[in-house]
Amino acid sequence: MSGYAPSEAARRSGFSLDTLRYYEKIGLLADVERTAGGQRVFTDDDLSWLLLFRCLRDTGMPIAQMRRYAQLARAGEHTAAERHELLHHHAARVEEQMRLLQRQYDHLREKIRFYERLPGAVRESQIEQPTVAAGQAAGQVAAGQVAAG
Amino acid sequence: MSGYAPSEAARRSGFSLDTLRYYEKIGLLADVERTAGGQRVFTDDDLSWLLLFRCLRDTGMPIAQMRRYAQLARAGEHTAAERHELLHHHAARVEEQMRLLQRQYDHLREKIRFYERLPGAVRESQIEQPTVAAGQAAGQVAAGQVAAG
DNA sequence: CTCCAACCTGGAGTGCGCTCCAGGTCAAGG
DNA sequence: CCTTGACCTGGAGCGCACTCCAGGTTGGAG
Repeated sequence: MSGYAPSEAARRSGFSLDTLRYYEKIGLLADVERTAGGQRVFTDDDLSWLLLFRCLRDTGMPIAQMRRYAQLARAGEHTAAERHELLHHHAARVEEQMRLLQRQYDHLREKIRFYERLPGAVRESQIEQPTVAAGQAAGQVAAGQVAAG
Repeated sequence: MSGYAPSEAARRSGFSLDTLRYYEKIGLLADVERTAGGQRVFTDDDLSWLLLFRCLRDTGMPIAQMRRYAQLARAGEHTAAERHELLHHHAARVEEQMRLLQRQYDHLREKIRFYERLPGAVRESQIEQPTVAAGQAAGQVAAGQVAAG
């Protein structure tokens, strides 16, 4: 099952057509095959690269680094150690990112609870988010809530 | 304990001085107090706003939305419902973001395992990351690993 | 009083990652 | 053959969130 039209590759990877062309132009994706008429044909290989790029982008890797990775991979087997290292470091950054995101998410949820404890807040919140213990709309504003309401 | 110098506010919030000025300029932070000579003095209130902005930025909220939130808050108590809604929707987006990040992190870890199973990969990986079951450097390349090495 | 680091302003510039455009070409259905 | 929608190229433009700059002012230590 090889040979995807540009639109199909875009659909499967989640990148736009322009982005696919851009990635090729800057040397992320090398040597994409063409039809006699010059239109791109993406292989399964290209697709697996795109899925990797999708992963790396979604986890915040800058394009310059993805490019380095791709160039190492093309340079041959002997760069495996460096590629491993690159991914390994990236994973560490992602872990840090996840921790930060979790922390700030908790902060956010606390802020939201402040609104849910506000008198008069018993409306759609009850409908849209019935998870958090419903039924206490006490008129007590959380202490320590200075401003930034 | 009120009245922080700009540099102190920057340190505590994690924003640069330029960013603090920028946030004031675009109307995120309103009416920051000044000394007679015109230098900014940040209050505890300002600080708690900044920490909220830090939270929202770290979780990917665009500045335009933070601005809307801040303007609602300044408009008075009667906007509490809308502010709640705004944060609530944002929280949902953050949850989605966390799920995606986790998924792609898993993908990344699988990729890394591919390198760790490569023969000859028994080096620093053993030292830097002793967590994942050490001791299997079998010479078997994972099946299905087409390219994007 | 002097010094100098920290601060001020308005406005221009930057880096990233696309995204859009004009003006053509290709290829499959009818 | 003709049409039409998907595709091609090079290059300009964009949106975001800052970041930097020049040229001047402030204010606390010595």
